[in-house]
Amino acid sequence: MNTRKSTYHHGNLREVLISSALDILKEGTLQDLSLRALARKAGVSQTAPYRHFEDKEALIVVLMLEGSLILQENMRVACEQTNDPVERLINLGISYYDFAEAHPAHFRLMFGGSLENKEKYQQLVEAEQNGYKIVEFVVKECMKLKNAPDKPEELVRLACWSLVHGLANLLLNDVSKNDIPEHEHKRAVAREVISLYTRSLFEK
Amino acid sequence: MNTRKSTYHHGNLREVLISSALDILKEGTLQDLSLRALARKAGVSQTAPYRHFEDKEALIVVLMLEGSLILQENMRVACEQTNDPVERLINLGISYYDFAEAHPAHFRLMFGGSLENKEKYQQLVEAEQNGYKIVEFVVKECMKLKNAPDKPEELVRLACWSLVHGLANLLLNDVSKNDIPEHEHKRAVAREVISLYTRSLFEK
DNA sequence: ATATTTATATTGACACTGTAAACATTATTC
DNA sequence: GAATAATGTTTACAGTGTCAATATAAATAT
Repeated sequence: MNTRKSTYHHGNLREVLISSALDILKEGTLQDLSLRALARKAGVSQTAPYRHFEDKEALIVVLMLEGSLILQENMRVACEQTNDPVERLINLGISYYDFAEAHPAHFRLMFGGSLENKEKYQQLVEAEQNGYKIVEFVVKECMKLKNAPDKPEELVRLACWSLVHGLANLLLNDVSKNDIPEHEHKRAVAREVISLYTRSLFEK
Repeated sequence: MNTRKSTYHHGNLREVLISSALDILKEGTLQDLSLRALARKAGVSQTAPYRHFEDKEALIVVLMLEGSLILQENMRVACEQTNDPVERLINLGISYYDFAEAHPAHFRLMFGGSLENKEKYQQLVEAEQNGYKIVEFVVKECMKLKNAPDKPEELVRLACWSLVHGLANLLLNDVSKNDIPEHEHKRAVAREVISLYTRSLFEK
């Protein structure tokens, strides 16, 4: 008789699918991700995943949502490290970079235009906005400083976000290896760049 | 008798494939691009495209290369508009944004991590480096200014590029619509942001 | 505890994809 | 004009997303 319980039900399929999807997306693109291959790897029939995700896109959306929550949490923690507005903004930027470095698959899904119609998924939009509120608040505090640039707040916010976002993208995709001497210190470079730009904005 | 010449050979297939691929990628993702569909649209058999592209990736590479050349040309023109180093750097940044706006499909392919192994395609790497040399030169000139930041040149270069790259990404994917009041003036916003950051770097 | 409902998995099917091999037609070149 | 190269077609195979019908096990109600 079988000492293991029956194997008909996997018992953990949803989680296993999610995590092995991530494994693939760490190194590969969306084209390399196939529900059928995931099912095989999990030792389950080809259509079993459909009991857990309406379709392939639904799995991707779950990953994006997961990423949004991680990023948000990271940003929140980063903000708690200091009370100085500019320091805080810098920390916030670094946490953004750190997230990209630590969760490249999530990051690419979230910001790589993987989805045709993001707006279709209300939850996603909300999660994004929640994260955005953090940025909004931190920049607002910086704008109160006496040396803050005399420009509309949205503009400054967009500038800060663009820098960090672009930096994360470039470093993540190794586009900019010309600019980075030792491969080891990507993060240190990120910190320097963010700090440089942020300070020249708010500390004249 | 047939006034058109025989229809067995399409005569223009390569170009037609490229341009209808672009059409699809303008609104869709790589997953929506299928060689077979392209063939159908061109009124040609399913495997005809393989006479012009070794595989699907090869078509993508061609598009990326095309994009690289366009971007390069745009950047070159932008540099010729002025002799002032900072102005020139700003112009360079705007041309980068303009390229993303005018050629979104190209841009996404080039910087969206569409390719597993960019290094595999020598031509691509070279084209990228050529474009990069422009940035290198322009930043170098700015670094000679007396108010230039006292930081390694590569770092400053990475900062400038990150800003522009992130900005183009965010605006292109409409991630940042919170920050942009009227939908019309995306480009004006881009110019402001680039100008703001660049000037605070080099004009203290 | 047994019966019923619900969650989860399977099999089989269909239309689509990338791409290889063998063959056909036209253009080009000698 | 014949040989060759370029470009196209047909056929075939394995992989994919996803639907419908069915089976099994777990959870719940009786």
